[in-house]
Amino acid sequence: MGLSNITEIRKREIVEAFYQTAIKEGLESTSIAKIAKTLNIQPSLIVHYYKTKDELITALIDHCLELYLKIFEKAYLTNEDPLDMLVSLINSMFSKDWNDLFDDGVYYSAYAMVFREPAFREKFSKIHKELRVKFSSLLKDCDNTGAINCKNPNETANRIFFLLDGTYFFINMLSTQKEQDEHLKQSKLLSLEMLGLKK
Amino acid sequence: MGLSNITEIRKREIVEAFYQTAIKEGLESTSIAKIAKTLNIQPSLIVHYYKTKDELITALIDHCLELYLKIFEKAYLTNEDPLDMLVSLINSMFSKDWNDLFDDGVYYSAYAMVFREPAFREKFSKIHKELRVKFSSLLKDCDNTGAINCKNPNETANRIFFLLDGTYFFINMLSTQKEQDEHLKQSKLLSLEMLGLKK
DNA sequence: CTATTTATTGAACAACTGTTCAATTTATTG
DNA sequence: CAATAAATTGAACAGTTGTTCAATAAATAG
Repeated sequence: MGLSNITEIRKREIVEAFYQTAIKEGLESTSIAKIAKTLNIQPSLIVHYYKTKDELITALIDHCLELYLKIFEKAYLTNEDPLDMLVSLINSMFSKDWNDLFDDGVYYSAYAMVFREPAFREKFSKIHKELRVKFSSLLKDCDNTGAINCKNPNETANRIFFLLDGTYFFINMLSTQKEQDEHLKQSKLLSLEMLGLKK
Repeated sequence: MGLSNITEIRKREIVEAFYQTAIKEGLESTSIAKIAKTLNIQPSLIVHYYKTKDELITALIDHCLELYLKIFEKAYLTNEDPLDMLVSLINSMFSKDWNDLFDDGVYYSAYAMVFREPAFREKFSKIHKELRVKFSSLLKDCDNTGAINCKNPNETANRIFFLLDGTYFFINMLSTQKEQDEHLKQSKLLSLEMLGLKK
């Protein structure tokens, strides 16, 4: 029955091109035509796979989540003990690893869209929550083994993520790399303190 | 010699219309034509006052700073003692007063532009810094009167603003008003704790 | 080989983009 | 009133926007 189904591959290719173009041009000024040019295809082919531009943006936010989840996987795969996983994860989160995962400009543009389009808000919050829940479940594991004392894992996870959000918004307002590194270090310490892991 | 100089009034009017249109349509998709329509004037008149769209955006960021500075003025005018000023300011910052001052969507869109256009980064960081410096100087006053013990006012001001940035980014990812209010309350307490003002 | 289905093209659409510029209106000054 | 200078208009520019649609190319199934 017709061509082999390469739909999913193409869709992925388009989202990736969307992301790459958005890094250079900005999310809101990345047009379907520009994405098409990046891939050397016709704009109508993109519309064939994503009926509207909003569908395309939604797919990009999903793409973003996948990238962040990889950091969790990495911490899980390279460690056996829950506490080691947690420490490894905190180290990743408060470091360039995390910040370089997804382009800042694209990320904050997508976040800004949340205030105009309820569908985007839902999508974006869902991602944010999924990461918090995953973190919370790791905290619970650590509490069970007695590695940390955490009565309310959900609450604690929220606090860590609020520090994380603040950190990355804030450091981009600092002018020197040295100031940025110093602040990143300080907020990591604050997180470890909150978890009762200060050395 | 010619018409009376209403240049400044018109420029202000245009920026205000830009802001109002951006709230509804989004910052990046607010065109000169749309602003003109809001004011019932010709697009070319806007270009007459702001040669490029970038100039217009820069003016909008300045407009934003003015609004935030008003909260400081208010705290200064309604109090005499530095400590009262500080407490009043913290209360404003971690409340709807602060959040409602400038539209979130427009604010984060402007922030996102920072990563593509160095001129915007400079402008935006300058505003952010100006607020921190103002806050820092109030901390110094409080330290001088002995109301608080603050060895490094700049450092402390930075930490409070980092909490503030995190708070407002984070609460928009929470789904219920109750959760949002609770987090706002918690981060205000954390700030007061940092200042040694926990009751 | 043929029929079917999907992938892809290419042209077209009206609407909108940021800018430019000459012409006109308006108010103030001498 | 006449001269001047700024405020404002209105038309035009080439390029881009998101979408639509019929035509064509390509691959697979019977």
